[in-house]
Amino acid sequence: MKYKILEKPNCEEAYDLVKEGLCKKAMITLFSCCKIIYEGRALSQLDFGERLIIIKPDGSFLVHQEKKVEPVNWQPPKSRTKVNVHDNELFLESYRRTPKERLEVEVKKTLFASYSVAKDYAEIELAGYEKDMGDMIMKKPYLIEEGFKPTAREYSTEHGFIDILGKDYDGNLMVLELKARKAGTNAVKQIKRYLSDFENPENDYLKDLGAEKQKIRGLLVAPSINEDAKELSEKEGIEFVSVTPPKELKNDKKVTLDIFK
Amino acid sequence: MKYKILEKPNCEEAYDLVKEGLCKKAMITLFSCCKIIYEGRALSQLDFGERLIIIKPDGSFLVHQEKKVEPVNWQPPKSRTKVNVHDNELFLESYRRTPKERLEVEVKKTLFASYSVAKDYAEIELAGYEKDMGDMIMKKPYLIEEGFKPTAREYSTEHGFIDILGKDYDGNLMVLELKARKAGTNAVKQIKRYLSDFENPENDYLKDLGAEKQKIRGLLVAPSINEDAKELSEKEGIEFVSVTPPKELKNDKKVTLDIFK
DNA sequence: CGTTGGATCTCGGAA
DNA sequence: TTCCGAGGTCCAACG
Repeated sequence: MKYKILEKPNCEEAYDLVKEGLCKKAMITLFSCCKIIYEGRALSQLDFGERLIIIKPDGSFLVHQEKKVEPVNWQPPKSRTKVNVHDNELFLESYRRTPKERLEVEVKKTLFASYSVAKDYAEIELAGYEKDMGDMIMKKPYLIEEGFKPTAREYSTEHGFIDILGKDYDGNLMVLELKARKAGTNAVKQIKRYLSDFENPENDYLKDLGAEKQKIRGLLVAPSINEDAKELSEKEGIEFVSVTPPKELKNDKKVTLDIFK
Repeated sequence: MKYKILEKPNCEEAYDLVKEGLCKKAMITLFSCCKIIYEGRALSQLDFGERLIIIKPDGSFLVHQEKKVEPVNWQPPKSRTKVNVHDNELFLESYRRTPKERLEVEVKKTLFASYSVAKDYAEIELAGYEKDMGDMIMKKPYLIEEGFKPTAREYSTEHGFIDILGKDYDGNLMVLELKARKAGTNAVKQIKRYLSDFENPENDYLKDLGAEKQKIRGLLVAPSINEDAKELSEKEGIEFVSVTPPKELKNDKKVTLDIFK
């Protein structure tokens, strides 16, 4: 059977349903009054209350309260779920190693329980974040300014990776820090740190980049910038360029291309 | 009615159930073949497949595939859910402002649908992270070393907040950076940044702290440290002290106290 | 494996 | 409201 639903199952019925669901690699849901203990990276306990329990075929284990996007307790994929009955109560246990973590759910009463084998072969297509922004700037450098030429991406320095490195029309070195969302003071400080790498005479970045006697410009590239960051960037001589990450799905492109065939 | 479950509801039945669930501020779950579009901070699309849809009474909207802990699509609390029927298909829409975001779910076929009004008054108690560690060190400074005296917490500097500031037995200034998990190189760099604030003669932190001619010690406090970070800390003269965040629940204490009454 | 860094991060607290 | 940092962050990419 592809799925099963039980209304107010008793302890044994719920046990059988979960067992069957696990065996069939199904999505299992229980709406139950339960008490939860977690032990692992941290430690938590949650007294009895009605919650939605989800066990996924990949081993993920979620307990959702009626508020918030995030589960109140969970276990990551590849965790192992065990089911037991003690004293006419259902116990669900999920554990994993590295790190060692254990979740124990004591189920007092279940309003309904279900399992269902999901057919889902689609993958989400997502666009509109830092990576897309970088791709776009590499392809359309004029979005930064006329004459800008990117020379490197993910350029490694002592203080981390510079998102994009390039040169302006006059050959000056340009250090670009990208943010897909509103930029804060941290982004400005990050650029300052990169620039300090170049200022340090011990480093021979400049020679490597053939920009020994050139000016070095630090640019913050983001859709917008907050007031503090704006102030700081002006004070520190960091330029701000407003660029919004492209929101374009591959499928959209395909569709467009198909239309033009 | 406190809850309702429908097996293979048709479009109108599912519509009525969702409407009723929203009205009653219930947790709503649907296991449906659906297609999803999201527009907002980013942009996404997900073709038809069977997924678990959850609508919470706080306005949160989740769509879970059979893998991962995180939902494939979601809307945060306080979003508004709208339900519609078009051409014998159910449409769920969740939207919010600031930022403007919209999630649209086209439901082709529903295996089962439910709503239930949850009674859950319990709140999770969680222990074992940075805050607990800070509390513990302020209370038991000898865990750092004999003679250590914390003088400030969340001490503000140009480069951010120092977790704990204090003095050693000889009156030297101590800068403590806490990490509840294994510390990496970033933690060491963070301390270096704080120390550079003190070295900068423009700042008068030293005078404020009455430690003008004292040594300044940087300490990384964490349960453990990775190899890279260990190397860097030794090179930079940052000391490492192993402290594990306490895993103690308030309730445990209460229980203990109750027992002793 | 462990490490690194982004995320529609989420969530909570403070200004 | 915005901002900022912690998180059992999760997650994917990379060494």
